[in-house]
Amino acid sequence: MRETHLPKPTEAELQLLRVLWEQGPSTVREIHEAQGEGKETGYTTTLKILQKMAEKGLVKRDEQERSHVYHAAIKAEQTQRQLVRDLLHKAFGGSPGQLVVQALSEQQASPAELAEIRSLLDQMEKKPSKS
Amino acid sequence: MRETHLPKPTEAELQLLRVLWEQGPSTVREIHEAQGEGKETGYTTTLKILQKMAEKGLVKRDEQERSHVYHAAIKAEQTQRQLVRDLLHKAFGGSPGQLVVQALSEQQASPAELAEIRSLLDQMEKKPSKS
DNA sequence: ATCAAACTACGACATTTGTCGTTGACAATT
DNA sequence: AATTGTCAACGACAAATGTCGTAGTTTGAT
Repeated sequence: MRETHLPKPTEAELQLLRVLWEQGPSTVREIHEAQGEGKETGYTTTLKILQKMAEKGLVKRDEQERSHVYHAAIKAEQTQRQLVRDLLHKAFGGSPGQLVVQALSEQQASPAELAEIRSLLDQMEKKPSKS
Repeated sequence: MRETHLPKPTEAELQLLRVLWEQGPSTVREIHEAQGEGKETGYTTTLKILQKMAEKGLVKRDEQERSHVYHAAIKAEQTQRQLVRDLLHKAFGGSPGQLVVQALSEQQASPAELAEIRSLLDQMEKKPSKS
């Protein structure tokens, strides 16, 4: 896995990545229309951004078909962790406690999520080192 | 509280805000030198960014003295919450559970922080609606 | 065979961001 | 009074970002 040093996706790029994570490999048109809710942007804009993303390595594409098929080159969890780490250092001085507190007080989490967090806390207190 | 619609600070702006939160009201030179660790940038760069921030309302300044004194116009917690909310919607689809999980698994939290999070979880499960 | 539709590629453009250099005002020291 | 140093203001500039329009190519239908 040499995937580590991919650039941080911009806002527009992240939105397209989200479509790819949700729908799996898609053509430009599929991506463009899927993300169209509330987004008033031209088809070529989406295409251009995807091309840039391909250059950067954020997505890969299959050019076999006339309509190229794009797929995400990184998993959602990987990117999310990258973004969280970034925010952690840039705004919270590296200590995750306050970030977690803000996140939880910002938006009510579902009981299932609360339970998941709780079990994660248990894990962390038992074995301080993670994989 | 009419502070809500301030623009999201950029990366460089956030770094200056952090200095102001830490040191309190400061002159440009104080800010510039405080943040100098590892940052190789000119004095006028810092000045220019602060001027932009003043235009946007992110900081205010006292022009009484020859060396203007800047102070943050928003509290750290407010900005942090804004950034977390932003990340929540842009990368996690609005559900905080995964964000919390990523934050915790990214960086080991201190026992004190873990305890704080735990008590916050207790609060949230008792009263589902927050103030 | 031609024409229309769909698609990629490419360049143009406005905006924002971060970076300086220069200028002009003011102050303090000589 | 003249010089030196500090400061804010302003303009310039490169790079990145997001936005389209147009051109050229391929595919499908008439």
